Amino acid sequence: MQKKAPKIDPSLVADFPLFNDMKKEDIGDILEKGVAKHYKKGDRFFDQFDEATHFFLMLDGYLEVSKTTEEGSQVIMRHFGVGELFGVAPAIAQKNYPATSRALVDCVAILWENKFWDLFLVEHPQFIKNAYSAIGQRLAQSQERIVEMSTEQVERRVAHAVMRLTHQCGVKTESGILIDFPVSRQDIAEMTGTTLHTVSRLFSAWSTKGLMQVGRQKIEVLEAHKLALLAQGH
Amino acid sequence: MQKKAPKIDPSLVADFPLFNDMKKEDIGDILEKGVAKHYKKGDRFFDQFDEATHFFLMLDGYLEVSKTTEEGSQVIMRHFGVGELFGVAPAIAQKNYPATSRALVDCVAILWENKFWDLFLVEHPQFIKNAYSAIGQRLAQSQERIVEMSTEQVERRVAHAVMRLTHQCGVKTESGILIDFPVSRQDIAEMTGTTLHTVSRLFSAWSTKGLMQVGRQKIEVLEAHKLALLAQGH
DNA sequence: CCATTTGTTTGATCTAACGCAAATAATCAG
DNA sequence: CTGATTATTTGCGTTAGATCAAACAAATGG
Repeated sequence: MQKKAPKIDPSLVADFPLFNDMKKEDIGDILEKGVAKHYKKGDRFFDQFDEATHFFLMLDGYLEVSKTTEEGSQVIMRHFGVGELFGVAPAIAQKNYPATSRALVDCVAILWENKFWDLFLVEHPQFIKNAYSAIGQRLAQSQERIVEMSTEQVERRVAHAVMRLTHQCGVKTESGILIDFPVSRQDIAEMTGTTLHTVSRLFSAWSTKGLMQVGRQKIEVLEAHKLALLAQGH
Repeated sequence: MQKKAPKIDPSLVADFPLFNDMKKEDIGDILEKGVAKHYKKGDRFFDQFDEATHFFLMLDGYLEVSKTTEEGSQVIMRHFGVGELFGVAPAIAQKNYPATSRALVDCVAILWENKFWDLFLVEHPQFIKNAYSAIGQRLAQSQERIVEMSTEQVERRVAHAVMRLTHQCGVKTESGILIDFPVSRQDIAEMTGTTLHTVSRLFSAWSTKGLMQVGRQKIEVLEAHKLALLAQGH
């Protein structure tokens, strides 16, 4: 399921925002303390309620973080891609992971044991600062999403979700922007608090308008500008 | 609008979770760097989009933090009471406040200039740790609320919101738990993504069931246990 | 005290979106 | 290649909750 990867070269990660304003040697020191692992598509990095023992940095691939309610509904909280820190429970004094994280494609990630957070706090404060900056952005995004859920109706929310996916996980093609991993209608529903049926209907409509091109677990946005207008409520 | 308050005695705040595991002298040093101010009911501590220049600690009173959308809808993000740190944009590298904070009753708060965050990081790391722990809980709560908005229908969400209010800002009376500041039906609607009409209908129903006693901007929960059951979906 | 403003209640529609159902299409496993 | 599984589409009836409307009640301010 997981095997060690060769040592990571600092220059491969130096341009991640997480390592902003840091010297190569500091980056190297941090990388040395972690362990790189491969994860196959579908593997879980950690499960909701697991004791939080590590924090992670994605080197290659995409993952989704989701929460499951007592009644069994799943809500996809967000996606992470290359260069992003995740599973940062130790950074905010949470004993357990609040959600499950799952590899959407084959991935490579570095994991550090919790104790290194406190060490880096002393030895590499810039790293910690960069990390908290990212965490702050996530808090802000969470709150934006609460506003969205409170005030916008389904079509706008779905448009927003697709836009976010294109920004975070999109690759340019000749015709538009393609989401780089399989996304089902159900997934989109779980990102927006609606049903797969409603998503399917919206996608059909947008598809006939030429706004996007959809397939089985495939989304390609053709006219991002028009989608943005929808997200803004036009 | 605001005037300086007398110097704060460390022993008054030592039992705030924010000062856990800290020596009196460290607490005193931190308090000295801040300025205590009075705020009248309705005063704003800061406005959405303002440049974030200070962070705050509530010494007495309650405040609400709310966001306004481009279309003019308001969403109440959360409430803060005595002992809670708020306006922590500097802690998470946010240049501007993402929301507006408003005093719900006459308040006393300490404010520190941004620069002291970095100073405390070095001189009082335990304070910073405690603060990030609180911020982490808020991130977790935000995400819980997203799940709630995605999966629960209005009655449960409103029940949750009222429960949260009783926990955060409730005072015991002979008959039950009273929310300690004026809350309108509209306020509850803005906390749950619904309309004041729906909240009014729910409150009427719950009131006749003897679950709560309501008045103009007044909520008193009589049977917290039954409300909790509603919040859990029964 | 009266006039005005602000908050609340409740009834009567209306509709966005859900839930159900059934058909179709793509993928997978043997 | 074939049957089973999983994802998607689309139609149709239902409903939770919004919207509209009007009356009422409490607070406020001159």
